[in-house]
Amino acid sequence: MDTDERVELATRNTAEVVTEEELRELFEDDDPSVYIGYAPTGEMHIGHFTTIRKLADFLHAGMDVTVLIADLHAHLDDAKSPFDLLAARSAYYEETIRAMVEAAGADPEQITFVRGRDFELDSEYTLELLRMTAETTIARAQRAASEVVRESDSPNLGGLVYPLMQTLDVDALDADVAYGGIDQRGIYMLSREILPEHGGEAPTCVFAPLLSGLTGGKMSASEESSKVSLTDDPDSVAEKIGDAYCPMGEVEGNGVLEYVRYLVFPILEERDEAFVVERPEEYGGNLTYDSYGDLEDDFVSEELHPQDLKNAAGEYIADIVDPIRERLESQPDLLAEAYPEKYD
RNA sequence: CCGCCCUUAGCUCAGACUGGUAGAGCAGUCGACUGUAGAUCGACUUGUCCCCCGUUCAAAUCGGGGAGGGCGGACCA
Repeated sequence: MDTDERVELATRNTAEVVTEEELRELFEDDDPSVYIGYAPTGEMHIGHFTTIRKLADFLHAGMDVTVLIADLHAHLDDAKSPFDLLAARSAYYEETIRAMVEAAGADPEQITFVRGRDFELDSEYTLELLRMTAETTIARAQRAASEVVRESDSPNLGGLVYPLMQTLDVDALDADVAYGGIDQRGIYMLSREILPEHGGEAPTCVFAPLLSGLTGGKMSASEESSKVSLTDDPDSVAEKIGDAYCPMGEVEGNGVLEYVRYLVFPILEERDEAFVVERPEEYGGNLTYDSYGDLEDDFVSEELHPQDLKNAAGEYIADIVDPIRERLESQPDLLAEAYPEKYD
């Protein structure tokens, strides 16, 4: 695979790359390393899935992929995860991520999994962190983390240390590329700015788009109807997609279309399958799409009606999510121990 | 260590001074209209009023105690 192809693979379906020139150089030099961190807080959902799906692209592009289970971050961010549950939630996240990687058609064994506390408590790391706290203003740290850390009238210190630790993680994990949702942009721009002053190198950044909520607006992790959960059975998936905000011909803020674009098509492509819309004869009969672009064109021209799109999308999404749900159901302790208040 | 403020529906809060077993907005649910959803109409639902004790015929409301959260002061050899 030549550099152009590798760069194309690594950058497709992203919200932003900082910078593509840097990425190209990395590919020309060697096999770059990339990492993404997940703080094990609430239950994982389809939004996580799209970022994880992309790990398959990185692997195919020959990159070294590391997934950080950022356990300490999960507590630092307004104690989103109680300290006592960090281990259980980390175990649940790792297993679920492995299942998603597999569902995306890649091999989880090719990915290195790391826990935050495995290295974030090392004395060198801690020492550098303390230096950073002395050299970073509260306002700067707050601004960097504002899209990630929970907002509050009386913020805790943890939320300020959070972006600094994430910056040090890049270096500790020896990552050339920092990958994450576009909400992480503020933090990694801080990293690019200060990491060189603290013994590291400015990371190249790849950002995934954040999916719109199914009810319109931003996806809310706490609002069930705004997202598909990994524990949703096919009926629930169909119902949520059916109830989704999906104006005819409109692409902007259309969660259904985004799911199809960022999750369904890449996976179908991996399986070498086409996207088939079953449509009643009275509306023109079935439609087949080999690429998302063709589907979007038909949707914009209103050749493809939202109801027909929803029917098809619901089935494909349910089909993709199903093996993950089954895997979680086969290990009930995972969820029960991670979220005891919900699954007693 | 001291003082002050806050805690009421899923969320933001009103009600407390002048006791009579609770309200608004948003959210949610259900219909109508659309070949989806949304928007728009129409209808509807929602509560250990933080906990305990006391006063009272009657306590979200008054008194005492406690818990959690916030703010400030004091101490600074």
